Amino acid sequence: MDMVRIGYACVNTELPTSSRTCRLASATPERVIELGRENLRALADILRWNERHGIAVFRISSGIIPLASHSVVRGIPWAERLADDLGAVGDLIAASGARVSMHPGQYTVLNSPRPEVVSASLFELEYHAHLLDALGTGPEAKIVLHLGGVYGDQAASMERFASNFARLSTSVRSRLVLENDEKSYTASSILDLSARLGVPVVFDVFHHQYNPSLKNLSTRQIIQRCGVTWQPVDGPQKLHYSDPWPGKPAGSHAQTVDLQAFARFYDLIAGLNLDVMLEVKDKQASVMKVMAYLGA
DNA sequence: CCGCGTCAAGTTCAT
DNA sequence: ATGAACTTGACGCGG
Repeated sequence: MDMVRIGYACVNTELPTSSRTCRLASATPERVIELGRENLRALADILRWNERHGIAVFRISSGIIPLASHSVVRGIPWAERLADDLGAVGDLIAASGARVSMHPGQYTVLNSPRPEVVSASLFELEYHAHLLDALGTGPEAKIVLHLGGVYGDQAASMERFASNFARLSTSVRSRLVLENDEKSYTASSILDLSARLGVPVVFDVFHHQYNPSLKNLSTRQIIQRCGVTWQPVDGPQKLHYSDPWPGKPAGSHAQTVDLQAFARFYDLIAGLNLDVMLEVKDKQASVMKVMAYLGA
């Protein structure tokens, strides 16, 4: 049993697309249900592929139910209509022991000063939890979120996050984990809020390089400090890893993993129990590359 | 049928 | 001002 498991996000580039969607203007109930069905079947294909290739960690795309949190789509009873396909995916997750998670997009900003942005974010987070609930997963199936904006006052913005967090359902609160970002909120800030809310911390190695903190600690020590925020019910500690894309603006993810750099990182986490999410453009190919390299 | 402009939504930073 | 970055390219109009 491996201590470190490695996974990828949303798309398997060897399989047909998993993300059918539609325009808001064409989002009729029948259309959304049909696209959701196709997306769930494609997700089942990915999970079977993962199991065959020994990949246990996977991030489910937020777009499974297109436009799910939008007011036009919100009332559509997709969980009932798609119960069979949701059950099939849930069975695959349970049978394969896959660790799944989700990661809402850049538009989910729980600490915005704008009430309509917060409201949309609450709906979006509830949709993520609803989907993970419908798949029969427990609180180890995490929803990874960035803290949000700063708006010129970081302390007040963290305060707003805390008060809006309290408005979330038990399901979202049991699944939510906070990630450091490359511009505003350092691992140190995230750990502060984590201590207050009792929410685990996903350490993103790449973001930490651009937006460092806790400079008296080694990277390994920071990872261990984040590890303390994970309780047994949360599942193994999760961590994000990626490389920069040379020549592209800071923050953009590389086409493929750099094996040399990953090997150095792997030495640094030796002996820790981690689920590592690889954020690279070539997805499963990089995971296979790394697993082959480590197995060799 | 194919090319390509556009798509629900926020915030920040670099040019 | 504009574009690009972030979890993910696909939809669908016009020729």
